[in-house]
Amino acid sequence: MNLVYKALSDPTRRKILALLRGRAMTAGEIAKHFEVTKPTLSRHFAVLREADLIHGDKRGTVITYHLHVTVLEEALSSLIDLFQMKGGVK
Amino acid sequence: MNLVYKALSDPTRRKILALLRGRAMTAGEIAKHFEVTKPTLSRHFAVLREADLIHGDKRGTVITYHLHVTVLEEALSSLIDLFQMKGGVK
DNA sequence: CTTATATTTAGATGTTTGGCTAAATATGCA
DNA sequence: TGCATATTTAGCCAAACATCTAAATATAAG
Repeated sequence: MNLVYKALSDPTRRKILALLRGRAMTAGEIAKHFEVTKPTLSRHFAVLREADLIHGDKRGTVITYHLHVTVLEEALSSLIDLFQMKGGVK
Repeated sequence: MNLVYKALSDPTRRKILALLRGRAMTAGEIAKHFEVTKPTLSRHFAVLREADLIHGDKRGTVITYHLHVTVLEEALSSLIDLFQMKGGVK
């Protein structure tokens, strides 16, 4: 679980996840939303993959990334538990 | 807000916050729950203070730390918004 | 005034992180 | 086969991080 929280601590990665929440996107599509280089983004994808927050689906030369919604939900849920916000957070 | 997420990314700091959720505690009391040295914990307190997640109340030689519940709640709430988990998380 | 206690500050060290450029890999297409 | 495209890997660097020990600070208590 720590990998997930570490992954969430970077603003670029949070934005990637937010984009993927809308729909799955290719690495190139995602890149258009950022100013950092593609290798840098590729590293962020790797961090998110290691945290099991996304997975990439390779088709030809293109990799489409998908968000693992339940992993994200469970991570937030765990935080809410940890901090005893028992009604949940609206 | 980024400071808050960075602060939450360390397990020691998450545990400190969880302890303070139960009740306010002095630096020394908190230290009993960890194996790291007091200077190390003091650094963690500073990070949490900079994120406005806690504040310390000095009385004599003792500093009692208090959790800022609403700051924590708002941070989680923002995450939930960002990821469009519109029902909230239970 | 001296000593004991609680906590922080200073300074050092090793590791991790986020960024870059250049090169490698894999695939599709003429 | 040869070229263009999409993406990652390799290698580097500077800044940030988590930790430690030793020293400083502040206060209380005899």
